[in-house]
Amino acid sequence: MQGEIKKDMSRKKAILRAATAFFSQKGFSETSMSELSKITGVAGGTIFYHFKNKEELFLAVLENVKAEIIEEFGRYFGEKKFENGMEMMEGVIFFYLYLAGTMEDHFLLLHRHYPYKLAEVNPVCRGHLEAIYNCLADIFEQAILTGQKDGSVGDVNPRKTALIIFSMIDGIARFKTYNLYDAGALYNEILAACRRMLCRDTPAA
Amino acid sequence: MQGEIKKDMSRKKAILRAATAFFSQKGFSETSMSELSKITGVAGGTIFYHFKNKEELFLAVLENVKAEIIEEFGRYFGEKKFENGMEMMEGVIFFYLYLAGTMEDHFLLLHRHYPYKLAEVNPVCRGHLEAIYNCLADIFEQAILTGQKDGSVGDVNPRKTALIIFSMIDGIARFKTYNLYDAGALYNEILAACRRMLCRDTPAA
DNA sequence: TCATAAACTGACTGGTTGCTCAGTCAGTTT
DNA sequence: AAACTGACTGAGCAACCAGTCAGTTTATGA
Repeated sequence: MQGEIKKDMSRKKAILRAATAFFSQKGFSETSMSELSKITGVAGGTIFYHFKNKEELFLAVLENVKAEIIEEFGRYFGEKKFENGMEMMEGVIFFYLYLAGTMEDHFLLLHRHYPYKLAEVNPVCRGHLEAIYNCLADIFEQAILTGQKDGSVGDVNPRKTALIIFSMIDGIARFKTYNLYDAGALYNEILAACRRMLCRDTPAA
Repeated sequence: MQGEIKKDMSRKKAILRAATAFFSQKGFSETSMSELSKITGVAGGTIFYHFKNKEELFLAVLENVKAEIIEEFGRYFGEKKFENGMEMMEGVIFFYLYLAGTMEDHFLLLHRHYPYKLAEVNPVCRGHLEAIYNCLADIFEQAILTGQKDGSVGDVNPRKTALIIFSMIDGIARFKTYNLYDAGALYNEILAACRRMLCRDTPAA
């Protein structure tokens, strides 16, 4: 039984993994199920045996993306400890840009249009997206709240400022994947800008 | 003759206008040429008489988007005068978010994936995108440079900081179109964050 | 050993796609 | 009036699409 599950899982997971890459890199409608079956070495009907249609396959991919992103952030902030809120914010920014590089497909999918369009009519899809964005926004907010307690962050609206910084970092990550300009070259400037934005008061000159 | 040209132009422009809306709202591959011909009340072949294929039609749309965005910014900054660089930056941010609302289709198109994917293999497409982004980044940079001359903006790297603020504003505009959260509710906080980011020094407490 | 179920197959279907092309026709030039 | 032009038409085409299903293989539990 364990063996069977494993074999089942390996097929199903192979399809899921290939679908993640395809949906991310080519988009939903440009991804063809027959191409997907060809690349996974599986008959056309097998995909429809595991996932009842293309949209359900997409939702399964999105659910997996959600789980892995949230898990990665959970692991990082479970291990890592920070001196104060401002340092935590720097850690969040670093890790976000780092993940956008290592889990490129996951973030590419979130930078596409299809998930948000589907979310308008599909509550499951909307749920996944909200879970991801709430998790991320919460982390940014947590850094600000921590900083306000320990004095490293000034008096700003925590939630709104978190959303603004999140937009900024996500925008940078998005531009990077489009090769418009490089996030790496801006990294130090980003941290400096954030520090100025959040610091209690700016050092003179 | 004038009449005939006018008739030609109205058809071609009708196709272009409909294509802009479709490519923006539905994406490239979800937009069908036959649907486009139906909505413009034109025979299927007519579109291919004016534009040799779907990709060329898209490029014509993008060129038009480029021209209109650059024109709008040119008009605004041709008329409006600012007290200093910081005020100009606030004007840029206001106008960007305002345009993203009134010219929704144009910005929606730029928030899609297809243009950037096409740009990788099509120099004409790449040229249009670079023209748009250079124009926008230049305006943000100009505000910073002006502010540094008149003393309203502190000592930051002008180009890099311009790109960071641009990413931030564009990210906000993008999230707004996805209905993830509202840019309007963040507007005051955005301006405050920018002021803190750029100010020579922060007033105490 | 065998019955049952689960996993898998690939030919098939009805529908859509971007695009072509032979031909129509109003208007202009010769 | 003959010759020509260029905008426009719509039937038609090959390629491809998501999804189905009758049938085969494989694994499991008794």
